[in-house]
Amino acid sequence: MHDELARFEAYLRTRGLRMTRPRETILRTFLETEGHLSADALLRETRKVDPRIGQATVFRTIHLIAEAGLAREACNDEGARTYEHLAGHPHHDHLRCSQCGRIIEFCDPEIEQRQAAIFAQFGFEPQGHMMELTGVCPECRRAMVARRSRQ
Amino acid sequence: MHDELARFEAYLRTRGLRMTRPRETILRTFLETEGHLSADALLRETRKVDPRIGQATVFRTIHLIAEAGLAREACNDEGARTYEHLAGHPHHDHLRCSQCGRIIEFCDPEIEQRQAAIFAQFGFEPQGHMMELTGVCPECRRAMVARRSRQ
DNA sequence: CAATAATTTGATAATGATTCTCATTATACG
DNA sequence: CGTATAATGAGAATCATTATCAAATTATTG
Repeated sequence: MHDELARFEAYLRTRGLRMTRPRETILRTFLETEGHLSADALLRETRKVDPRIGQATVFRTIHLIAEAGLAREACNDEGARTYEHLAGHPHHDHLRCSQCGRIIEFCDPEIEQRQAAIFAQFGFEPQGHMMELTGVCPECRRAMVARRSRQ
Repeated sequence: MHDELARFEAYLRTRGLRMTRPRETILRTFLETEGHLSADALLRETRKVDPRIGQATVFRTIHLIAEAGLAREACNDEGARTYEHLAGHPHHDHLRCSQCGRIIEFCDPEIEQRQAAIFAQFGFEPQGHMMELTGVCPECRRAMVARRSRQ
């Protein structure tokens, strides 16, 4: 936690920016969440701590947090951006159910290894990656079968 | 091409919908594009063929095309959805340069195999997947080094 | 082919997420 | 302190996307 705050402050400094109270509040709040969070959800959470914080500031700050490498950006079904902090889990991929939307996180060393090989093959300097497998989870498969047989 | 048109029409029929002239124009135009296309870009292309086609129709239609399994949906940096048709290339993954934005497509059989294993491990019925590696391409790396040494 | 029912269309308005503007406030630093 | 600079919050503006609705198109049926 302190580690992340320090890293964020360091990043801000490299860009001539300042660590302020709202930024700290937003980052602390963000770090306490789990999973994938829209900017709007983060705004609501942050306002529980300090209701004066503005929407624009949350958007600006979560963007900075992502730039600093403390969060990963993604996109939910509704086309809104979501953020997930990387504290604690250095890396993982996603397995998403297209029916109920739940997300299982996993990490596969073999895949990681192949990815590194691909970066090398094309002469890229690696920065990150995201992988999302989409399918139907066991519960929803059962539900679908049940519904079909009822008809 | 005809194959895709037929598949789309078949899909529409299963949903009680109709293959119309605008839908056909949009799908044909879409199939002629390459790479990742926003709905807005598709609108512009389509209007070169038939300027009367409305924006709403393009949004509605590209959505249907994706549902029919003929296109894959993604998200660009600006948060807009993009579409890529699957005719010809049944599947591939992306290697994107964070500096210049260009995208290299690749396919790694070993990764595909591991993905199948992961679906099985969690009891998911596979539907699809997307993987995007982000890094800096060789050209941009050179450009960055050059810039740094000039300073 | 005419009549009817259903779906689709395009224009426009509405929405929702994100970004911009700007006057005010907070922060850093000599 | 005092000055310069950056950050803030409120609200306006923008952008992609969706909803609304009357008019047009398409399918179906007699």
